[in-house]
Amino acid sequence: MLWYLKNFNIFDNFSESDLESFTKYLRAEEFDKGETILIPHDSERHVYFLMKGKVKVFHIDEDGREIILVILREGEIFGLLAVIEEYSNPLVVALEECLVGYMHESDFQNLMEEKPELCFTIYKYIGKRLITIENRLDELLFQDIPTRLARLLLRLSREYPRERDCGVQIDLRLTQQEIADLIGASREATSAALNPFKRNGWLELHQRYICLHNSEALQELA
DNA sequence: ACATTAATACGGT
DNA sequence: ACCGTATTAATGT
Repeated sequence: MLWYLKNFNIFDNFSESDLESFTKYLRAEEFDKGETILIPHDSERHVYFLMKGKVKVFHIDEDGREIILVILREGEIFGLLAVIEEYSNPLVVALEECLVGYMHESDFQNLMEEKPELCFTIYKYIGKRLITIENRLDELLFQDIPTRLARLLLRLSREYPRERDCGVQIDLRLTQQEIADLIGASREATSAALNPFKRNGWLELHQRYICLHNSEALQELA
């Protein structure tokens, strides 16, 4: 447990004993791909620590479409905004096998009171998340679908790179539906935008992992 | 919406 | 564990 916590940037300037006290309140649970980790209005409020794996955080609109806010990986935190009553929490679903640590919101609050640096760290962390979502907002509103797709792929290849001899592979096994949910497009439009990229040899799919062969061309489009 | 293809689950060995 | 096949999921148009 302690070993996992050391991977959290948030705890960079925390001592071993600080983390030790942290683990006292922390429980862990494993989730399979596709399992729901957090549903909105969960009566038991917790703060979640993603120790292993990747999750998608999303809302479902009135027509049942998913809108993915962000994909998180090991070392990231979620469920923090559950403290705000008015906020309708998003859903969190595992994209692959995950190990998730969690603690009661009240315990987390106590820890923040004991360690004011933690408050500041969390404040910065939430601010960063807000900025990334704000940045994506104007993109979604003003760009066409191929541009949005190109930008998404470039961003994901930067955030989740896996180097291969043929190019940079995005280390996420997303379906076209999930890609569509990330760029606010229909699945069909996403497929139609993706295929020209493939035909031009800008990217390739190996076992559903997207591998960028020509980032420059995508860059130009974006 | 439908036809095609890819991925997974299942059962037998 | 491996293979072939049935079933389901993802994709292309």
